[in-house]
Amino acid sequence: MTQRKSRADRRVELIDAARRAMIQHGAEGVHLNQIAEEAGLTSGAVLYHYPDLRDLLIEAHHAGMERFYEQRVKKISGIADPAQKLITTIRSGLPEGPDDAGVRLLCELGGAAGRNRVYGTLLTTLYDRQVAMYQTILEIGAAQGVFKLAGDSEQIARNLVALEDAYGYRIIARHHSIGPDEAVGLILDFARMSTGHPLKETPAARQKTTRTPRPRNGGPARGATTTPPQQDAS
Amino acid sequence: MTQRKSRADRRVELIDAARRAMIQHGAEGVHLNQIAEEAGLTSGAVLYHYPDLRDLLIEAHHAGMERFYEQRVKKISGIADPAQKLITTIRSGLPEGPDDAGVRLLCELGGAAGRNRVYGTLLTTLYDRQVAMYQTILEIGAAQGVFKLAGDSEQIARNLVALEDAYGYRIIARHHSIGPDEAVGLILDFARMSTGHPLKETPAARQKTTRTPRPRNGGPARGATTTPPQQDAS
DNA sequence: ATATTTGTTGAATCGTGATTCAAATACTTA
DNA sequence: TAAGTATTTGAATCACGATTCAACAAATAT
Repeated sequence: MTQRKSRADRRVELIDAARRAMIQHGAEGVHLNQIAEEAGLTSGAVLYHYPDLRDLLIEAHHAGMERFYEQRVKKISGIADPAQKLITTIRSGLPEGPDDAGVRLLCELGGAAGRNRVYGTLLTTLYDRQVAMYQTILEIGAAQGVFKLAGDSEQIARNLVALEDAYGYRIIARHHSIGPDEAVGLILDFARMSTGHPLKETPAARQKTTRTPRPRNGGPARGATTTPPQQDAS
Repeated sequence: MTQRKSRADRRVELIDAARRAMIQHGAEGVHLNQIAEEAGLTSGAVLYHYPDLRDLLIEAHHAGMERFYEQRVKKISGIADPAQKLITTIRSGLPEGPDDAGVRLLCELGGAAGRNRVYGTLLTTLYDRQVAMYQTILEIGAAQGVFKLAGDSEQIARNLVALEDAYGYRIIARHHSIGPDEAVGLILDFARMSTGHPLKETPAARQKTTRTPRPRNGGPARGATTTPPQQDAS
């Protein structure tokens, strides 16, 4: 039998297993068994902790967003210069590549949000928080005289987050000529116009990209996370 | 027995039925029976025309994009003034509201594009076409001296489409304070900076919003297209 | 130690959707 | 009109995922 775990521990594990399973099979296409396998358990055990699967999925999405947001906050926490802070923030909002797990999950949600109110709210809330984050950076920069905002800070912040989101989708969809670097460049073009600041990317800023050395999911080895396990009906 | 149709006619009908079914149940969550019902047929008949469901779904997505793109082109076809053309184009790229069928379908695809190469390509191609469309408008405007572009036309065009896309998602997700009008406003803020043109929205431009009087799907009456038929597991 | 609670399994059951196909029906052609 | 072909149905079958639950094992309490 698989190592027994306390209720709380197991729930945390399950949330992460669900997160991984959804990334592979789609937010709406995941099956209970896939989540169970990812957690190294049987479907019965999963049901024991989450009698209603939807609750688990929602918690998993919630956790994914929280993780995504916290990572961004953490990454800019030590930066004082508003310009560097802005640049770093922009990069941290984009996927590292087409297989970036965090952003993949968020993209999964986009479509479902139109049909599922909970998901819509979740996504909307994240958007608003990100806008607030940018707005703060912009306001501080303006207060320090570093930025000369070309408009309302909220308006600029909203557009910044919107651009991030959209390029995230492009990168995930494997656009041939838009990768993380190109996306940063495009968003920076807008940021320069909006702040009146040259926003030069320092080599250091690029290093910051290192999100997590390797997702390294604890579950049993399945097919690669990339393309092979792809056949995906629909 | 349901009215017999020629092979070609039936295929067109099925593509549309699939489109409608996907909007209601998700691009990946649709079931054969739902498509059949939407078309007023039995599952067997659907399989007769499309032995592999995936082909039908891909064709349906393709058709949806084509329709979306053609509508946009058509809407700006008669407009001579670059500024009005730009404004109209921006509005035509946004959903009319959270239930806009065309955009809903596109949003559905966003998540799947990460797992399905065909969908990724489809979406990427649409993006590129839209960029080209904007680029043409920008270039013509610049050539006529109406616009003073603040950067490369492709860069501006890419950001315009990106903003459209992102706000489309926000509107579909029912953001409390971002509707079509607000989104147009935000995108126009960026467009003004990029073109150096005031881009005043004329009342006429707002009228153009009328996409199709009513989607009026030919199928049997199901639950309302809005929220009621929503329970949607995941 | 023993009893009790908690977490997990594995098999059985149930339900649903996909798939198949012979029969029936509607067109087309001769 | 008769023969032939194309389309659709409806029932049967198949496959698979969700759900249930008795038995079991691991932790905890007594």
